[in-house]
Amino acid sequence: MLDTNTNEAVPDNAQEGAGRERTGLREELLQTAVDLFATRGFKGTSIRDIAKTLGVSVSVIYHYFGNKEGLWSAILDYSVKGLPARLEAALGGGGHALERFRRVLRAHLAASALYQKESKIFLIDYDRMSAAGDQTSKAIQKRVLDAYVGILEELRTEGLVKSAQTKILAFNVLGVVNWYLRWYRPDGPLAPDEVYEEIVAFVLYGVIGTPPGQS
Amino acid sequence: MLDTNTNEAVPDNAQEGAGRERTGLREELLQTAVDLFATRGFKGTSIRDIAKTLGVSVSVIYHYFGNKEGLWSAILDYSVKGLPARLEAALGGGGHALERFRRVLRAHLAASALYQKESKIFLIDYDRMSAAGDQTSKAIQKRVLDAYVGILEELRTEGLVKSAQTKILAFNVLGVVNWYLRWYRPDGPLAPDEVYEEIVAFVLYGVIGTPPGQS
DNA sequence: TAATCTATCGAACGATCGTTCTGGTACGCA
DNA sequence: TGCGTACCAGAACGATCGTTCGATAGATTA
Repeated sequence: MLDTNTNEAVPDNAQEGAGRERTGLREELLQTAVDLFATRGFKGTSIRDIAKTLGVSVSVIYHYFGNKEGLWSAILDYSVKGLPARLEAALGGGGHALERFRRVLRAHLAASALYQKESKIFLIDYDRMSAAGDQTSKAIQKRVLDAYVGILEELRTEGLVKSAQTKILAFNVLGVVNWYLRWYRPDGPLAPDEVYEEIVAFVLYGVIGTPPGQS
Repeated sequence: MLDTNTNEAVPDNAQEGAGRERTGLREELLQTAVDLFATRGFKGTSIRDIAKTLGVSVSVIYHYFGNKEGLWSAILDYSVKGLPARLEAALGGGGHALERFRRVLRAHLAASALYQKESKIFLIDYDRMSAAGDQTSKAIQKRVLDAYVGILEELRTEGLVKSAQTKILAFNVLGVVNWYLRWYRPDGPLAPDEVYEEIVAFVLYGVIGTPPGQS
């Protein structure tokens, strides 16, 4: 009676044997988890929700990721974890400071668009995770901030940036970019590049400004 | 043994009888809930957490607010719900468009500072609530956005704003302001007004910009 | 004084949470 | 052919969740 039960329980992938590895189940789990986390939040999404959406057992998640934190960690690994390196890469290379600043900004926007949901979860839940993930997440946030502060300091020594509060400026830039991944819809009326240019222009003028004294 | 138990169980407000209303328990509950929601999130905070922090029973929360959603709704009532009206009030009144824009911005920043934690919870969890609260929250978000789009359109007809994408500009402004309440610490080195002016300058220059053609 | 109301407690209920355990099937390799 | 390992289902466990339910003590009212 056990084997008949096993055969009947297979929902729709009956063409494969029960013990056969499903094509990319791990990736399916990651994608499903990202979708649910992004809409309901990390705490608001249960392991069972994810498993049920894919029609698999909850054990699969523990098999692949150990526990719920491990699942979130795996999501971080392929997405947000690479962001600081991208920005620092864009920060290096040639060109004068303003050009490099523009390059960092564009790289940041591109990464945010590529991993939109993952970044959204990261920004919303990063300070509400338990100790382990929090450590990593805080470090990522800091490297990103430092990248912006660094280039803004450069721009300041060149006289392009007037304000001495480069950290506040960096926060403002982060606000614009991080808000972008909350309102941007890929199926919107504007092409991604048009949106990019609009945001880049806003940030550039905001950062550089013109000397005060004009009311 | 019941009455002795009652007397012993009172932690520090023993001068009042057990059935006497505690001084502002409702406000204490709201404040505690805000603190916990802001650090652990709505889903991450249990009714018991709030009650335990104040050393009271869970029933008092249900007595005052009905249920967990009601508690959140009460928080919204005294804080974020008034934001659209504040902005619209600042939008009215005299002065030319640029001055009114500056006034809206400052009102927005002041409100964000006044209800920092409440706004933070609102912005993080507003699209993860159940139906009732979601309706209200979405309406608030929309009115705030519309206020900014409206004044930006005005600025555009006056030629001060060059870009036709006023909605994206409004999103950018919202990003800066909403991010501000995530990084701002009242005990920081700068006075609130200094921070305000820094942010206002950034947004103003970002919105107005200078005509393109300069690399 | 008697009855009602308000504020609060502590226990309890059913649901759901993350996680573990047991077991069974199929593939790779000897 | 036999065996170890990877993969997966389903039941179960203890903890915790939001919520409900009497009971009680003081305040208010008639």
